[in-house]
Amino acid sequence: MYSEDSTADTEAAARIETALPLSFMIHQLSLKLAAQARAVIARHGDLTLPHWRVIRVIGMEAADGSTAIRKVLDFDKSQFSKTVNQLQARGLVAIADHPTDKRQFRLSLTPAGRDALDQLRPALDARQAFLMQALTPEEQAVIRSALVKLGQAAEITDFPTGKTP
Amino acid sequence: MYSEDSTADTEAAARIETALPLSFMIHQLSLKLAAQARAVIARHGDLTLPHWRVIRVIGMEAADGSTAIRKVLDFDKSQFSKTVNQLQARGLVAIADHPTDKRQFRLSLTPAGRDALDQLRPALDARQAFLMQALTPEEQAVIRSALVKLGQAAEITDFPTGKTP
DNA sequence: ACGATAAGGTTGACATCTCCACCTCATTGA
DNA sequence: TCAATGAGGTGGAGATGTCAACCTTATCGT
Repeated sequence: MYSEDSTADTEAAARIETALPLSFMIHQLSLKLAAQARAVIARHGDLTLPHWRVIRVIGMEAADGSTAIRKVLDFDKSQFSKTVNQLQARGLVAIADHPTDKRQFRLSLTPAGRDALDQLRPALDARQAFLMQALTPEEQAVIRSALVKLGQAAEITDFPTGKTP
Repeated sequence: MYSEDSTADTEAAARIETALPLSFMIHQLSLKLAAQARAVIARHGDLTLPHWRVIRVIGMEAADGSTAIRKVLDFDKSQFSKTVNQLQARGLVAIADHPTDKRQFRLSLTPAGRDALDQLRPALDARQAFLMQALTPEEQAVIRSALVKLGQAAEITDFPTGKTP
């Protein structure tokens, strides 16, 4: 049996990777993490990735307004609407009227939804710990603030450049 | 005029965000960076984001085998196939036989492809510089290695956990 | 040599994400 | 009070990403 990859191409890829822009690296990391999360979820339950994300945040019980939850996840409002309605149809999430804003809802987990969360959370928390463990203490200390700063910088579309029309 | 967001929900979102798993943060950052890149590309050309990524790497001229380029980008081979064929149809990329492997191709930019690259690269390089500038020197020093390590950790699907069946 | 195994590419089905138009409700300011 | 503006949610179209089946070609072990 030969190696997992054809070595020459993989080496060439590794060489180039060190010169790639940060945005490429983050995109690729995001794809890998999504694939890993799907693999874990598939082993311990049958949720899709966006379903899991929504349930995870509702389960934190730090907010219940639909808008607050949607903004935490940075979901597109269209996709969020569809995902939440699918979760309601599957009986995992309950939708109630919002006390002060008639446009939005209050979201909460049904008992079945909490079961799904409890079933998946240990594995995904272990994964989270595993990811952090892969970093040095110094990297662990700065990674979150770095990602937050990049997120803020990513929201600016007219940054300093000599060519913006 | 009132503020950009309804403040209460946004504040709640910000409060929760600090407790989100790393994988959520990276996913959201990736979405924001993609949106920013699309905005910049739309101002300076008419490529799609995957088209741009492929052209950017071919233009580095560090490799020309289709497999090497595909692995650098970590594209799914299906998506890569479709994207490259679209680029060829638009006359931006040339496809030639690979010298030693009849399964793959050699990829290169046509003059039109190089024009597209030259037209977009200044703006996107400026963006890259802007992103790095948002980080402290310490963060700049460790961010790449941290992302690489996370990428490696993300490729492992059976990490230590007490519940894997 | 030669069969077994696996990589590379293509295709089609499907999931996820983005964008736009539309409607309702909330907030602002005159 | 009320018109203007903007936020929240829905639905649909299209882009992007994922996955599985298939064929061809390359590599491995015998």
